[in-house]
Amino acid sequence: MSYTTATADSDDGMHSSIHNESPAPDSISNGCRSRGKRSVLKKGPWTSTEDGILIDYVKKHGEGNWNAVQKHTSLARCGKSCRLRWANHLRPNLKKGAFSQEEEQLIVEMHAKMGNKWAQMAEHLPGRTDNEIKNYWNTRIKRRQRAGLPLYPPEIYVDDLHWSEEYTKSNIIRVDRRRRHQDFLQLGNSKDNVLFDDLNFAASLLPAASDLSDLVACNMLGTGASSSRYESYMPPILPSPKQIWESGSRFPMCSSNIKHEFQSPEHFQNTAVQKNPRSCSISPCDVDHHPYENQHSSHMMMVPDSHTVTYGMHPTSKPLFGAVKLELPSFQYSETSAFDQWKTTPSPPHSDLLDSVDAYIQSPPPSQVEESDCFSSCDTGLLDMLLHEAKIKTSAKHSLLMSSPQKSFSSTTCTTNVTQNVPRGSENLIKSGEYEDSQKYLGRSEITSPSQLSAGGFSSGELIKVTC
DNA sequence: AACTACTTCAACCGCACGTAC
DNA sequence: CGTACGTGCGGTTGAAGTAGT
Repeated sequence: MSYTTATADSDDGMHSSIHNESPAPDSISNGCRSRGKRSVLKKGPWTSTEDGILIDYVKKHGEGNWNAVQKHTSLARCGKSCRLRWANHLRPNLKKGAFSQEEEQLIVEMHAKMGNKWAQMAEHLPGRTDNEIKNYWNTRIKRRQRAGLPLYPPEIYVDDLHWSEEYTKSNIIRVDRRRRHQDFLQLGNSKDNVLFDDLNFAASLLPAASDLSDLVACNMLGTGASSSRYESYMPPILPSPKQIWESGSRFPMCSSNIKHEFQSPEHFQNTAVQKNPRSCSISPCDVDHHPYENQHSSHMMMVPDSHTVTYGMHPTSKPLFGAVKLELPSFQYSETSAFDQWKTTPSPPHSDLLDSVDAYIQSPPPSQVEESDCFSSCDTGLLDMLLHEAKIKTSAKHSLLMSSPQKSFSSTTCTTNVTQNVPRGSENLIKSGEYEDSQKYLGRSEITSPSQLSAGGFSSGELIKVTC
């Protein structure tokens, strides 16, 4: 980064730097348009003098029109930089210091609902900025990752839902992208209402839809995924159309509707997906395929950047039932390539699941990475996922006894390992005493044995939540 | 005290969106 | 309708600070 070049030009002795790549007037440089009299824009840490200038400017002219700052003042900062400095540090009523417990809990709850919608979260935390929240979250991820804990504590699932309902009821949303921070709690209409339209719409169709977030959250335990720095993508676990259709008797709340409307899993899949190709949320994966075993990460559930699990019903790219992306999407896999891969790549035998997972962990991400704003067609089914989770957990217990650090997975880790990338460092997260501790975080989504799954011995109520 | 490793956080970047012309 | 501009957002980076050895 160019701003790292520290010089002593600062008027108050602080480090600062000059961005000397003088762009031509009206050219775009690093996202800042440098126009008019000044073409050299300062970068790097702000000095108190600069702060004073900016504060004076805002007092006189108000917020906004940030590009005019450099025209009307001696400040050699681009508009974006001014805006950021004001919003994050200079504006009044900013809270500084550590987050309170209440704030932390709210952040966790909101993140469970929204994903990385830092700005929206900031609206619910007066005095806090999106940047602060983002930094807090990233730090939290690392802390919990080190501790071998899931991102979301168990209590979040209940509170989360409660919060969601209140959030929906109050309809507190981002009203206007242009609005100022002090307008936080303003109510109103905007296109963003689609988020709640989605929720309501889904809820109307799916009586237990609101509970889906519960299960989604339950399945977002642990950390994983590797990205440049913070890693961890935690997609919700969703069943394939075939699974939904076939799961009929176990899902009384919705299966009757599904089975009534669709004559076959294929029909269900095709119809549901084709109704809305872009949402393509129902995975066409077949339960006979075990994508987790693909060693090229193709099994990773694709829930790109806060996009919605729509079940092919309602096209939107807003979060719907829960946070779909929990952390930095440094690699998002091509849903098509991934799906194609596990359609064409023969699955290795089940026998060495941990090896498979290990191989997966060590596999580089696919070279082809592309954005997708629909739920991946390579979504692994819930049953698949749980089955493998159970297997892995069973194997992990065994591995722990075998004292093989490289193959020791916490149940938490296992939960995510099978659905996403896992940083190499997390392989050793669990130690003997931590296993039980991590177990409790599995909460209601925990399946204790593969046979329990295959026999359908789990609570139907839980699965209703998933499928509906 | 010196060095290293790790963490935190301010500030950058690219992109997307809305509006004005 | 297309373009330029202003703004906001989410992701990323690296200097500074801190802890450990």
